[in-house]
Amino acid sequence: MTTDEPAAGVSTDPLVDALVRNAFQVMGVLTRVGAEHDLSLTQLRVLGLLRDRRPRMTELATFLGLDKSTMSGLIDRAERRGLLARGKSAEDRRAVDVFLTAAGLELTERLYGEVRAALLPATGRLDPEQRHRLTELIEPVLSPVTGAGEPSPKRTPARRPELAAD
Amino acid sequence: MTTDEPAAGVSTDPLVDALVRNAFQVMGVLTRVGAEHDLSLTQLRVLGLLRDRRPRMTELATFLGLDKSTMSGLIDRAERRGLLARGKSAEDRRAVDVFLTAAGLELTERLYGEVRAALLPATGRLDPEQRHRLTELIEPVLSPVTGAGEPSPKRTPARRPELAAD
DNA sequence: TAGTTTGGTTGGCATTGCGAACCATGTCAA
DNA sequence: TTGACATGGTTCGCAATGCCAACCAAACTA
Repeated sequence: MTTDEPAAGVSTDPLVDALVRNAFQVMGVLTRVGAEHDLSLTQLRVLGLLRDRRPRMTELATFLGLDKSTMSGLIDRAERRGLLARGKSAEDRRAVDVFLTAAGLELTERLYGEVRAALLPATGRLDPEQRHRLTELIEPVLSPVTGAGEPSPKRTPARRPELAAD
Repeated sequence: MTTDEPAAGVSTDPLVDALVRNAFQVMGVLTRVGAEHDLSLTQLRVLGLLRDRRPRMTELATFLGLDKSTMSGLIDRAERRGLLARGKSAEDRRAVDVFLTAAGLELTERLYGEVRAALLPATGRLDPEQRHRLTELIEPVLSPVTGAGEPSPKRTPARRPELAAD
Protein backbone atom coordinates (compact mmCIF):
# COMPACT_ATOMS: atom_id res chain seq x y z
CA MET A 1 0.00 0.00 0.00
CA THR A 2 1.71 3.04 -1.25
CA THR A 3 -0.66 5.70 -0.14
CA ASP A 4 -4.05 5.69 1.37
CA GLU A 5 -5.40 8.86 0.09
CA PRO A 6 -7.19 9.44 -3.15
CA ALA A 7 -4.10 9.94 -5.21
CA ALA A 8 -3.12 13.52 -4.82
CA GLY A 9 -3.07 15.29 -8.13
CA VAL A 10 -5.49 12.89 -9.67
CA SER A 11 -8.48 14.49 -11.19
CA THR A 12 -11.43 12.86 -9.56
CA ASP A 13 -15.02 13.45 -10.47
CA PRO A 14 -17.32 12.10 -7.78
CA LEU A 15 -20.17 11.49 -10.15
CA VAL A 16 -18.01 9.70 -12.69
CA ASP A 17 -16.56 7.61 -9.94
CA ALA A 18 -19.97 6.72 -8.64
CA LEU A 19 -21.22 5.82 -12.07
CA VAL A 20 -18.22 3.69 -12.87
CA ARG A 21 -18.29 1.94 -9.56
CA ASN A 22 -21.99 1.36 -9.91
CA ALA A 23 -21.49 0.01 -13.39
CA PHE A 24 -18.96 -2.53 -12.23
CA GLN A 25 -21.19 -3.51 -9.38
CA VAL A 26 -24.17 -4.07 -11.64
CA MET A 27 -22.07 -5.89 -14.18
CA GLY A 28 -20.78 -8.07 -11.40
CA VAL A 29 -24.29 -9.03 -10.45
CA LEU A 30 -25.27 -9.66 -14.03
CA THR A 31 -22.18 -11.72 -14.62
CA ARG A 32 -22.82 -13.82 -11.57
CA VAL A 33 -26.48 -14.38 -12.30
CA GLY A 34 -25.64 -15.21 -15.87
CA ALA A 35 -22.87 -17.55 -14.86
CA GLU A 36 -25.30 -19.46 -12.69
CA HIS A 37 -27.11 -20.30 -15.88
CA ASP A 38 -24.03 -20.65 -18.02
CA LEU A 39 -24.69 -17.42 -19.78
CA SER A 40 -22.19 -14.72 -20.53
CA LEU A 41 -22.92 -11.08 -20.09
CA THR A 42 -23.42 -10.75 -23.79
CA GLN A 43 -25.76 -13.68 -23.97
CA LEU A 44 -27.73 -12.17 -21.15
CA ARG A 45 -27.95 -8.98 -23.03
CA VAL A 46 -29.07 -10.67 -26.17
CA LEU A 47 -31.84 -12.45 -24.33
CA GLY A 48 -32.91 -9.20 -22.75
CA LEU A 49 -33.08 -7.53 -26.08
CA LEU A 50 -35.09 -10.30 -27.63
CA ARG A 51 -37.63 -10.15 -24.89
CA ASP A 52 -39.92 -8.05 -27.00
CA ARG A 53 -38.13 -7.71 -30.29
CA ARG A 54 -37.35 -9.80 -33.30
CA PRO A 55 -34.35 -8.07 -34.80
CA ARG A 56 -32.06 -9.06 -37.58
CA MET A 57 -28.53 -10.15 -37.01
CA THR A 58 -27.15 -6.84 -38.12
CA GLU A 59 -29.55 -4.83 -36.00
CA LEU A 60 -28.54 -6.87 -33.03
CA ALA A 61 -24.87 -6.44 -33.78
CA THR A 62 -25.22 -2.72 -34.24
CA PHE A 63 -27.20 -2.33 -31.08
CA LEU A 64 -24.69 -4.27 -29.07
CA GLY A 65 -21.76 -2.64 -30.76
CA LEU A 66 -20.42 -5.96 -31.95
CA ASP A 67 -19.23 -7.24 -35.25
CA LYS A 68 -21.59 -9.24 -37.40
CA SER A 69 -19.28 -12.19 -37.21
CA THR A 70 -19.38 -12.07 -33.45
CA MET A 71 -23.15 -12.23 -33.56
CA SER A 72 -23.08 -15.34 -35.70
CA GLY A 73 -21.16 -17.27 -33.10
CA LEU A 74 -23.18 -15.85 -30.27
CA ILE A 75 -26.48 -16.74 -31.85
CA ASP A 76 -25.12 -20.09 -32.92
CA ARG A 77 -24.42 -21.13 -29.40
CA ALA A 78 -27.64 -19.80 -27.99
CA GLU A 79 -29.59 -21.47 -30.75
CA ARG A 80 -27.86 -24.74 -30.09
CA ARG A 81 -29.13 -24.48 -26.55
CA GLY A 82 -32.63 -23.94 -27.74
CA LEU A 83 -32.96 -20.49 -26.24
CA LEU A 84 -33.61 -18.71 -29.47
CA ALA A 85 -34.03 -19.41 -33.13
CA ARG A 86 -33.26 -17.93 -36.49
CA GLY A 87 -36.03 -17.10 -38.92
CA LYS A 88 -36.05 -15.98 -42.48
CA SER A 89 -37.16 -12.50 -43.12
CA ALA A 90 -40.04 -12.22 -45.50
CA GLU A 91 -39.00 -8.85 -46.88
CA ASP A 92 -35.37 -9.55 -47.53
CA ARG A 93 -34.34 -13.04 -48.33
CA ARG A 94 -30.81 -12.33 -47.22
CA ALA A 95 -31.87 -11.28 -43.78
CA VAL A 96 -32.10 -13.51 -40.78
CA ASP A 97 -34.06 -12.47 -37.78
CA VAL A 98 -33.75 -13.82 -34.33
CA PHE A 99 -36.34 -14.49 -31.67
CA LEU A 100 -36.69 -16.24 -28.36
CA THR A 101 -38.11 -19.69 -28.11
CA ALA A 102 -40.61 -20.46 -25.39
CA ALA A 103 -37.78 -21.85 -23.30
CA GLY A 104 -35.69 -18.79 -23.97
CA LEU A 105 -38.46 -16.46 -22.96
CA GLU A 106 -39.09 -18.37 -19.81
CA LEU A 107 -35.43 -18.34 -18.90
CA THR A 108 -35.19 -14.65 -19.64
CA GLU A 109 -38.03 -13.86 -17.31
CA ARG A 110 -36.48 -15.93 -14.61
CA LEU A 111 -33.18 -14.19 -15.11
CA TYR A 112 -34.76 -10.81 -14.84
CA GLY A 113 -36.27 -11.79 -11.55
CA GLU A 114 -32.97 -13.05 -10.28
CA VAL A 115 -31.23 -9.88 -11.26
CA ARG A 116 -33.79 -7.83 -9.44
CA ALA A 117 -33.44 -10.00 -6.41
CA ALA A 118 -29.68 -9.85 -6.54
CA LEU A 119 -29.76 -6.10 -6.71
CA LEU A 120 -32.26 -5.79 -3.94
CA PRO A 121 -29.71 -5.65 -1.15
CA ALA A 122 -28.31 -2.64 -2.93
CA THR A 123 -31.36 -0.88 -4.20
CA GLY A 124 -33.18 -1.71 -1.03
CA ARG A 125 -30.97 0.72 0.79
CA LEU A 126 -33.12 3.44 -0.62
CA ASP A 127 -36.64 4.16 0.41
CA PRO A 128 -39.31 4.32 -2.29
CA GLU A 129 -39.03 8.06 -2.48
CA GLN A 130 -35.31 7.92 -3.05
CA ARG A 131 -35.62 5.11 -5.53
CA HIS A 132 -37.99 7.23 -7.51
CA ARG A 133 -35.71 10.22 -7.48
CA LEU A 134 -32.70 8.13 -8.42
CA THR A 135 -34.55 6.62 -11.33
CA GLU A 136 -35.54 10.01 -12.56
CA LEU A 137 -32.05 11.39 -12.23
CA ILE A 138 -30.52 8.55 -14.16
CA GLU A 139 -33.03 8.83 -16.93
CA PRO A 140 -31.54 11.87 -18.61
CA VAL A 141 -28.09 10.40 -18.36
CA LEU A 142 -29.08 7.42 -20.44
CA SER A 143 -27.86 8.56 -23.75
CA PRO A 144 -29.41 7.63 -27.02
CA VAL A 145 -25.99 6.81 -28.31
CA THR A 146 -27.49 4.36 -30.73
CA GLY A 147 -29.61 7.28 -31.70
CA ALA A 148 -30.61 5.79 -35.00
CA GLY A 149 -34.26 5.24 -34.32
CA GLU A 150 -34.49 1.96 -36.17
CA PRO A 151 -35.46 2.90 -39.69
CA SER A 152 -37.52 -0.24 -39.58
CA PRO A 153 -41.07 1.12 -39.39
CA LYS A 154 -42.38 -2.33 -38.66
CA ARG A 155 -42.15 -3.63 -35.16
CA THR A 156 -40.87 -1.86 -32.18
CA PRO A 157 -44.05 -0.07 -31.27
CA ALA A 158 -42.75 1.82 -28.30
CA ARG A 159 -39.29 1.72 -26.90
CA ARG A 160 -39.14 0.10 -23.55
CA PRO A 161 -36.56 -0.11 -20.85
CA GLU A 162 -35.01 -3.43 -21.55
CA LEU A 163 -32.78 -5.61 -19.49
CA ALA A 164 -30.14 -4.56 -21.89
CA ALA A 165 -30.29 -1.37 -23.73
CA ASP A 166 -28.01 0.83 -25.66
CA MET B 1 -43.17 -13.61 -33.46
CA THR B 2 -44.48 -14.58 -30.12
CA THR B 3 -46.10 -11.42 -28.96
CA ASP B 4 -45.99 -7.90 -30.01
CA GLU B 5 -46.92 -6.07 -26.93
CA PRO B 6 -44.70 -4.99 -24.10
CA ALA B 7 -44.55 -8.41 -22.63
CA ALA B 8 -47.58 -8.45 -20.47
CA GLY B 9 -46.74 -10.14 -17.22
CA VAL B 10 -43.13 -9.07 -17.34
CA SER B 11 -41.96 -7.77 -14.08
CA THR B 12 -40.29 -4.49 -14.73
CA ASP B 13 -38.62 -2.47 -12.08
CA PRO B 14 -37.88 1.02 -13.35
CA LEU B 15 -34.91 1.48 -11.08
CA VAL B 16 -33.38 -1.85 -11.96
CA ASP B 17 -33.89 -1.09 -15.61
CA ALA B 18 -32.27 2.28 -15.24
CA LEU B 19 -29.33 0.87 -13.35
CA VAL B 20 -28.77 -1.91 -15.82
CA ARG B 21 -29.07 0.34 -18.81
CA ASN B 22 -26.77 2.82 -17.21
CA ALA B 23 -24.30 0.10 -16.42
CA PHE B 24 -24.19 -1.04 -20.01
CA GLN B 25 -23.81 2.50 -21.14
CA VAL B 26 -20.88 3.14 -18.85
CA MET B 27 -19.29 -0.15 -19.72
CA GLY B 28 -19.67 0.74 -23.34
CA VAL B 29 -17.78 3.95 -22.79
CA LEU B 30 -15.09 2.21 -20.80
CA THR B 31 -14.77 -0.48 -23.40
CA ARG B 32 -14.41 2.04 -26.16
CA VAL B 33 -11.92 4.20 -24.35
CA GLY B 34 -9.95 1.13 -23.41
CA ALA B 35 -10.05 -0.22 -26.93
CA GLU B 36 -8.56 3.00 -28.21
CA HIS B 37 -5.52 2.12 -26.17
CA ASP B 38 -5.70 -1.60 -26.78
CA LEU B 39 -6.88 -2.27 -23.31
CA SER B 40 -9.67 -4.56 -22.29
CA LEU B 41 -12.19 -3.68 -19.66
CA THR B 42 -10.38 -5.85 -17.20
CA GLN B 43 -7.02 -4.32 -17.97
CA LEU B 44 -8.56 -0.93 -17.46
CA ARG B 45 -9.85 -2.01 -14.15
CA VAL B 46 -6.53 -3.40 -13.09
CA LEU B 47 -4.82 -0.15 -13.93
CA GLY B 48 -7.45 1.75 -12.00
CA LEU B 49 -6.92 -0.41 -8.99
CA LEU B 50 -3.19 -0.04 -9.09
CA ARG B 51 -3.46 3.69 -9.19
CA ASP B 52 -2.88 3.91 -5.50
CA ARG B 53 -2.27 0.36 -4.39
CA ARG B 54 0.35 -2.29 -4.64
CA PRO B 55 -1.58 -5.47 -4.11
CA ARG B 56 -0.60 -9.07 -4.47
CA MET B 57 -1.82 -11.24 -7.24
CA THR B 58 -4.34 -12.96 -5.04
CA GLU B 59 -5.68 -9.74 -3.61
CA LEU B 60 -6.16 -8.44 -7.08
CA ALA B 61 -7.87 -11.62 -8.19
CA THR B 62 -10.19 -11.62 -5.21
CA PHE B 63 -11.06 -8.02 -5.65
CA LEU B 64 -11.85 -8.48 -9.30
CA GLY B 65 -13.61 -11.74 -8.74
CA LEU B 66 -11.27 -13.57 -11.05
CA ASP B 67 -9.29 -16.73 -10.79
CA LYS B 68 -5.65 -16.50 -9.84
CA SER B 69 -4.67 -18.07 -13.11
CA THR B 70 -6.59 -15.41 -14.96
CA MET B 71 -4.60 -12.77 -13.15
CA SER B 72 -1.34 -14.34 -14.19
CA GLY B 73 -2.13 -13.97 -17.85
CA LEU B 74 -3.60 -10.54 -17.37
CA ILE B 75 -0.57 -9.26 -15.54
CA ASP B 76 1.74 -11.03 -17.94
CA ARG B 77 0.41 -9.12 -20.89
CA ALA B 78 0.30 -5.80 -19.12
CA GLU B 79 3.81 -6.32 -17.86
CA ARG B 80 5.00 -7.18 -21.33
CA ARG B 81 3.70 -3.81 -22.39
CA GLY B 82 5.57 -2.10 -19.65
CA LEU B 83 2.50 -0.76 -17.90
CA LEU B 84 3.14 -2.49 -14.65
CA ALA B 85 5.64 -4.72 -12.99
CA ARG B 86 5.88 -7.57 -10.57
CA GLY B 87 7.78 -7.22 -7.38
CA LYS B 88 8.77 -9.65 -4.70
CA SER B 89 7.11 -9.23 -1.40
CA ALA B 90 9.47 -8.74 1.48
CA GLU B 91 7.26 -10.43 4.01
CA ASP B 92 6.36 -13.51 2.08
CA ARG B 93 8.77 -14.85 -0.41
CA ARG B 94 6.00 -16.64 -2.24
CA ALA B 95 4.01 -13.52 -2.80
CA VAL B 96 4.21 -11.31 -5.82
CA ASP B 97 2.94 -7.81 -5.72
CA VAL B 98 2.05 -5.65 -8.62
CA PHE B 99 2.46 -1.96 -9.22
CA LEU B 100 2.25 0.54 -12.01
CA THR B 101 5.32 1.70 -13.84
CA ALA B 102 5.73 5.36 -14.60
CA ALA B 103 4.36 4.73 -18.05
CA GLY B 104 1.47 2.81 -16.62
CA LEU B 105 0.60 5.55 -14.20
CA GLU B 106 0.72 8.14 -16.87
CA LEU B 107 -1.50 6.12 -19.13
CA THR B 108 -3.93 5.49 -16.32
CA GLU B 109 -4.30 9.16 -15.62
CA ARG B 110 -4.85 9.87 -19.25
CA LEU B 111 -7.47 7.15 -19.43
CA TYR B 112 -9.31 8.55 -16.48
CA GLY B 113 -9.52 11.88 -18.19
CA GLU B 114 -10.77 10.33 -21.36
CA VAL B 115 -13.43 8.42 -19.53
CA ARG B 116 -14.61 11.58 -17.87
CA ALA B 117 -14.68 13.36 -21.17
CA ALA B 118 -16.49 10.50 -22.83
CA LEU B 119 -19.14 10.51 -20.16
CA LEU B 120 -19.57 14.22 -20.28
CA PRO B 121 -22.22 14.24 -22.96
CA ALA B 122 -24.24 12.04 -20.65
CA THR B 123 -23.49 13.49 -17.25
CA GLY B 124 -23.58 16.94 -18.68
CA ARG B 125 -27.28 16.63 -19.11
CA LEU B 126 -27.60 17.29 -15.45
CA ASP B 127 -26.99 20.59 -13.80
CA PRO B 128 -24.52 20.73 -10.93
CA GLU B 129 -27.31 20.46 -8.43
CA GLN B 130 -28.68 17.33 -10.01
CA ARG B 131 -25.24 15.84 -10.41
CA HIS B 132 -24.72 16.27 -6.73
CA ARG B 133 -28.02 14.67 -5.82
CA LEU B 134 -27.43 11.78 -8.20
CA THR B 135 -24.02 11.14 -6.73
CA GLU B 136 -25.46 11.08 -3.27
CA LEU B 137 -28.28 8.79 -4.21
CA ILE B 138 -25.97 6.28 -5.84
CA GLU B 139 -23.64 6.29 -2.89
CA PRO B 140 -25.73 4.11 -0.61
CA VAL B 141 -26.33 1.67 -3.41
CA LEU B 142 -22.62 1.11 -3.76
CA SER B 143 -21.52 -1.57 -1.42
CA PRO B 144 -20.71 -5.22 -1.24
CA VAL B 145 -23.70 -6.71 -2.92
CA THR B 146 -22.08 -9.41 -4.91
CA GLY B 147 -20.41 -11.03 -2.01
CA ALA B 148 -23.49 -11.76 0.03
CA GLY B 149 -20.74 -13.16 2.12
CA GLU B 150 -18.92 -10.94 4.47
CA PRO B 151 -20.76 -8.06 6.01
CA SER B 152 -17.94 -5.61 5.89
CA PRO B 153 -17.73 -4.16 9.37
CA LYS B 154 -16.35 -0.95 8.03
CA ARG B 155 -19.15 1.23 6.87
CA THR B 156 -16.75 2.25 4.18
CA PRO B 157 -15.93 5.48 5.89
CA ALA B 158 -14.02 7.14 3.15
CA ARG B 159 -14.87 5.43 -0.06
CA ARG B 160 -12.13 5.11 -2.57
CA PRO B 161 -13.08 6.87 -5.70
CA GLU B 162 -11.38 4.37 -7.87
CA LEU B 163 -11.75 3.90 -11.52
CA ALA B 164 -12.67 0.40 -10.70
CA ALA B 165 -14.11 -0.73 -7.49
CA ASP B 166 -16.34 -3.43 -6.33
C1' DT C 1 9.84 -33.70 10.25
C1' DA C 2 5.96 -34.71 7.85
C1' DG C 3 1.55 -32.90 6.31
C1' DT C 4 -1.18 -29.20 5.05
C1' DT C 5 -2.24 -24.61 3.57
C1' DT C 6 -1.28 -20.67 0.79
C1' DG C 7 0.66 -17.93 -3.34
C1' DG C 8 1.53 -18.22 -8.21
C1' DT C 9 2.29 -20.31 -12.57
C1' DT C 10 1.38 -23.40 -16.43
C1' DG C 11 -1.42 -25.94 -19.72
C1' DG C 12 -5.78 -27.16 -21.73
C1' DC C 13 -10.31 -25.71 -23.09
C1' DA C 14 -14.52 -22.91 -24.32
C1' DT C 15 -16.11 -18.30 -25.26
C1' DT C 16 -15.78 -13.65 -26.89
C1' DG C 17 -14.60 -10.54 -30.33
C1' DC C 18 -12.23 -8.76 -34.43
C1' DG C 19 -10.91 -8.59 -39.28
C1' DA C 20 -10.73 -10.60 -43.81
C1' DA C 21 -12.59 -13.49 -47.25
C1' DC C 22 -16.58 -15.20 -49.18
C1' DC C 23 -21.48 -16.24 -50.97
C1' DA C 24 -26.25 -14.60 -51.87
C1' DT C 25 -29.48 -11.23 -52.48
C1' DG C 26 -30.76 -6.23 -53.49
C1' DT C 27 -30.16 -1.83 -55.83
C1' DC C 28 -28.87 1.41 -59.07
C1' DA C 29 -27.42 2.95 -63.47
C1' DA C 30 -26.42 2.85 -68.15
C1' DT D 1 -31.25 -6.34 -69.08
C1' DT D 2 -26.86 -6.31 -67.42
C1' DG D 3 -23.15 -4.90 -64.82
C1' DA D 4 -21.26 -2.75 -60.75
C1' DC D 5 -21.71 -2.06 -56.24
C1' DA D 6 -23.98 -2.34 -51.60
C1' DT D 7 -25.92 -5.08 -47.94
C1' DG D 8 -26.83 -9.35 -44.84
C1' DG D 9 -24.64 -13.37 -42.92
C1' DT D 10 -21.39 -16.95 -42.43
C1' DT D 11 -16.80 -18.98 -42.02
C1' DC D 12 -11.98 -18.97 -40.82
C1' DG D 13 -8.01 -17.61 -38.27
C1' DC D 14 -6.23 -15.12 -34.46
C1' DA D 15 -5.62 -12.93 -29.80
C1' DA D 16 -7.52 -12.20 -25.29
C1' DT D 17 -10.55 -13.68 -21.22
C1' DG D 18 -11.48 -16.77 -17.87
C1' DC D 19 -12.05 -21.30 -15.74
C1' DC D 20 -10.26 -25.63 -13.91
C1' DA D 21 -6.86 -28.95 -12.75
C1' DA D 22 -2.18 -29.88 -11.90
C1' DC D 23 1.98 -28.38 -10.16
C1' DC D 24 6.00 -26.07 -7.57
C1' DA D 25 7.67 -23.32 -3.70
C1' DA D 26 7.38 -21.21 0.50
C1' DA D 27 4.91 -20.95 4.98
C1' DC D 28 2.46 -22.90 8.73
C1' DT D 29 1.18 -26.84 12.06
C1' DA D 30 1.32 -30.67 14.67
